[in-house]
Parts: sequence; structure tokens; C-alpha cells
Amino acid sequence: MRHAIKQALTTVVEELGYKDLNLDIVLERPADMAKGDFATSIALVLAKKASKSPLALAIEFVDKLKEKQISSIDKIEVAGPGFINFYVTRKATKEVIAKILEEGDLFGKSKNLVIGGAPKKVLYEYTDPNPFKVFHIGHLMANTIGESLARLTETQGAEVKRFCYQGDVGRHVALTIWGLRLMPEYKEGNHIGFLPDESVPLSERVAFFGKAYALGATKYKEVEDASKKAGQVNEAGLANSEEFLKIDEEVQNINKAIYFRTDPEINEIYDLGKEWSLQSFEELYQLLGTKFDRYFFESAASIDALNIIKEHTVPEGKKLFEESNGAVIFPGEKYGLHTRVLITRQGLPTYDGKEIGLAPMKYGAFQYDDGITVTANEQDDFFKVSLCILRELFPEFGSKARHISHGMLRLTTGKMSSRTGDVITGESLIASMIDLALSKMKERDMPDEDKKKAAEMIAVAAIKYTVLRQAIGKDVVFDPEKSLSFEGDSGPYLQYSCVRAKSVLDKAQREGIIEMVDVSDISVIPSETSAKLGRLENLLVRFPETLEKAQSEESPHVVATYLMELAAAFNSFYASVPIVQIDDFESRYKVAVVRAFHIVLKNGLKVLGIQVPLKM
RNA sequence: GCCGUCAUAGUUCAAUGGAUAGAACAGUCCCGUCCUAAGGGAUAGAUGUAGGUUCGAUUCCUGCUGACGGCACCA
Repeated sequence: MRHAIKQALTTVVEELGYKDLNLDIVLERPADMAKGDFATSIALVLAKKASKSPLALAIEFVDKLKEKQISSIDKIEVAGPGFINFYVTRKATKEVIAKILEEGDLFGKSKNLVIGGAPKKVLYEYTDPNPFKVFHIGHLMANTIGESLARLTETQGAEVKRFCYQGDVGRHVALTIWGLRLMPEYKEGNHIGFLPDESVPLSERVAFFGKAYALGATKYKEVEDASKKAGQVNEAGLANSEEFLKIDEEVQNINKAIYFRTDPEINEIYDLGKEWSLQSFEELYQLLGTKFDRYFFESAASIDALNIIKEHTVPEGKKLFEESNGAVIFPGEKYGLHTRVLITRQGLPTYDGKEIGLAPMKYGAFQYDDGITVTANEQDDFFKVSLCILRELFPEFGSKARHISHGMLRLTTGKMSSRTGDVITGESLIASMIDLALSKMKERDMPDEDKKKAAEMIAVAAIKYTVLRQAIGKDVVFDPEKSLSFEGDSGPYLQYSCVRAKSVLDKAQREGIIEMVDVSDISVIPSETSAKLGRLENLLVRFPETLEKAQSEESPHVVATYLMELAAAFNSFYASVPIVQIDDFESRYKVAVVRAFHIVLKNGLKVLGIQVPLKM
């Protein structure tokens, strides 16, 4: 029907000869109806650079439009200066309700991203936690956003692959291993004997390595700061006290040994720590509902990166990269960017350098049309440089790679630091949310197993919704004291609405009321319920276009906002009138709308990565 | 210092240059024979500041103020 309206407008624009006057349709949005009216309304604003006022223009348009027969529209009127409302027929609305019931899980899906019969291939790389470091609530945010973008893109018909890139080598790992050596439990030559054994719960084993990292990183920084404070610095302002140079060399040696796997003892400890880390990540992914297609590691990317970079470095190779102070750099200034180091003086690739090794690995695994890396916006400048390098280096796919950044999840206490231990781990946040959900369900008559399952879903929903309700570019301020909301504009509110609808449908089934949509019956339900029911219907109709908009703008919050409105409309309707009543002639249609609501809400929540318990 | 992002109600967030700037939480006041009150209803409350462009600016441009991020061997 939207299409029909657009076409009619285009025709009218031509007929009135406004094309030359540069007249544009500048807005198209749904408007809500006066109480007691049923139809969906679509408003348009007409702006122009000509002399006529928007009001006069709207009047002129409406006169002309009334001459046309637009399918599904039975009333057109001027709604204000430049606004025209199109009233959709009762029949058309009911047809959409019937369609929702028929299509079920598939309602809302489209083929917008199918090009010439082939689905667009879209890659999302997201979450990217580092083994040996904690999976903190920032990773929770990254995962939530990446997953919902991936799901959103899938609803529009694309073939989506999910990749996860993990930093299993680098200074943080070296500091962890070094930190282990500082622990009282550590004895040289004892190999892995001092580590917790497999009977200890996984989370504690991982925490042991986390503690080692904190210890190593703190000690390293202490010595560095002491050196600086004592004025023991070189020309570049870097610490150079004897003690610092000694431990720095030690850490550098460990780092190299990890990269090139030259030390059997380190390898043994490293492999175990990495395995435990990855296992704990996997447990979280399962809880969060992410299934990655492929995992990539910095250790593997490093080897390729070193080779590729050398090929393009002056004086040996082509002129993309340069040597400078013993390091290999990319002179970004030539491209209006800043210079970054790719290979350190020690001969190890930096994060920037590794990206060069990673890119072809990713493209080799999935020849995407659109390759997206989702990270926090602190990496914006880094990606500007990195993508510039990829375009120069890999003409066949470099320009297909993109970066989408999201805001940071920050605590009211400031930035998180895994070095000082001032982090909230993903696991602990979820656990405390689960406890809260369980306490709310105390009175519910359900088996403990179901309660636990439901509490998990509620906890994840509360966290995910908090992240997804706002535009992804903005920071999320998280107050660990106030915790997350289970009321109002929240994930659990949406779940609760869905559970309520299910409960209505169960009752309808018990009472033997079979939902029915009679398209030919355009009679009106008594007025006090009509406004609330009408609003619910109007919103249901808009679901497919909401998904389309959210995907094209890469904004999951568009879906979140929509679902919130939808659930509010349902709850308002629910509270105003009994839905299931055996002697109510309209009950069958009302139940049908509730079924449609249940389907749409569930489909919408799925896009956000939120599951719905049967009871809560 | 340079580059970038942001500033909407007491708080946390919405609003392709257009209709009366929407919600939620917190506040005040209502709603329990009913399909789950994690709910519903009522009430009060906001575009940082000074200009500019426009018929029209929360939205675009400039200055100012404030917050955050990035800027050579961390990831």
C-alpha cells in the first residue's frame, strides 16, 4: 500500500507540473489516529523552493489525489501544513493480520539483500576477546551489537557469516606468563604443576591467569613509573633504569618465545591457558546465543603479516611501508592519516601489522561483498589507517572491508582496567542479573529447572536491551550499583509482554476460542476498545518496514524502540478489556490480533538476540 | 598541541530539515473477584551557550563552554 501511495504521488507531481519546481517528498512517517478511528495513517510532507505555501500545496495535492483510486486507501485529507494523511482501509489492515498468522516466524523477512538471485554475502567480525584476559562487559556489548547487526542483515535475505578474531599473542600474554613467574606458587622447571588442575571450576582456572596478568602488568608498570619518577629516562622519555631494562628484556623474550614457540615450558603453560580461556568464552557465547562460523587468531595472522609487510617495505619491496628507527611503519601522513608502526624494533608485528595478515585470511574463508568489523569507537582512527592500507595492498577486496564502531560501555567509576582489576566480567554481571531474576520469580509455581532457564534468558535480555535500546555509536553508562532495569523500557518488559500474550492464547485454547480473521467483515468493534486495538494493529502492520529501515541504517535500536511501542500498545489493550470471552462475538478476532502480536514480538526480539521464556 | 565523537526532562534514552520534541525510571495521585501488577491510568517536567543558513533547525554551518576517545613500537 505504501508503494501504491508513492506511485500516486509521483503521478500527481507530474500532472501538476511540479517536477521543474523542485518539489520533494521529504518525509514519510506513520501518524496515529484520533480516538475511535481505525485506519492506519501515513503522512507526507511536501517541501518546495517555489512560492506556494506548504498548506496550499497540500490542499492542491489532496484535490488531485482524490481523483485517483489508490488500493487499500479509502480516505485522504490534509493534515496540516504540508501534511497529507492517507487512511488505510479496514480490509487492508485485516489482510496484514491474516498474513502475520500465516507466515509466523517468517513474517518480516524480505529479499532486499538478494542481488540478481544471489544473496549478498556479508561478513561480521565482532566480540574479539583476548585469551588470557577477562571477557568483560565491554565484550558483552560488542557481542550484543555485532550479533544483532548480523541477525538484522539476515532478515533482509543476505548470507551472513560470523567471525571472531582473538588476540592470543602479544604483550598481554607475555605479561601474563611473566606474572605467573612472580607468583609464590611458581617454581622453575615445575612446568604446569603450580597451575590449578582440571578439577577446579573453569572460571577459577581462568581467573588464575587473570590474576597473573594483573600481577605482571602492575609490577611492570610500577618499575617503569619508578624509573621515570627518578628521572631515569632516555632522550625519547622512555624509562631506562637498570631494573626496568632488565624486566623489559625478560618480557620481550617471553613475548618472542610465545610468537615463535621456542620455549617448551612456556608452550605448555600457554596452550593450557589459551584452551581454558577459549572454553570459558564458548560457555558465554552459548548463553548469549552467538554461534561463530570461524575463529581467527593473532598468532596465525602474525606469520602472514610479517611476510606481506616485508614484501612492501622500502628498500626491498614496493614503497608502501618504510623503515624508521628500526621499526617498519606506514607513513600515514601521505594519505592524510597518521603514521603507525607495523613491525616493532624487536621484529614482532603490532596490532596494526597483524591486521594485514588477517584480512586475506578472512577473505579467503568467505569471499564477502561486504566485510564488516565491529569494534568500539576508540579504534576509529586505527581502522581509518588499517582500511587505507588494505585498499592499497589488496585491490580485489580491500575496498569491500568496512568498520562499524559502537560506543564504550563505561562505569560510573570511570574506565575499566583489567590491570588494576577494576573490571566487571561478563560472567559476573550475568550471574548477578540471574540472581535478581530468580528473586523476582520466587513466588512463581514452576519447576526449578525452568526457573533457572528463564532467569538466564531474562538476565541476558536485560543486558542486551540496555545496549540495544540506544544508537550504537553512543557510550552506555553502566552503574553497577543501580544495576539494570527489569521494568519499563527494558528487555524483561518485552519478554513479560510476550509471556502475557502467550498466556492469553493458552486461555483461548482452553476455552475453545479459535482465532479468526474475517477480511470481508469490516464492522467496527465498540469504541472504547477500538482505539487501543487499532493502535496495536497499526504497529503490527509496520513491522516489515521497521526491519528494513533498521537494517539499512544499521541501527538495531530502531527495532528496540518499535518493540517497546508495540508491547506498550498491547499491554494497554490488555488492561482495557477482557480478550478471551466465550460469549463475546469479537473475541475470535481479538485473539487473532494477540496471536499476531505474539508472533511479531517474538520475531523482533529474535533480531535483538533475545529469547522468550514460556513463563516468567 | 592536532584530529575525531558527543551535549534533549532530576536520571537513562528516542525523534531521514517539518505536525503538539516521544518513552522509561525517579516524584505525586489512582487501578487487586479478571487472560501473570516485571502491568495499566492520571499528573508534573527538557533541546548547553552565542550567532548563521532556511518558509521552517533538536537536526545543517561557525564561535564558545563542557565531557569522552585517538595521536610510533599496547591491543
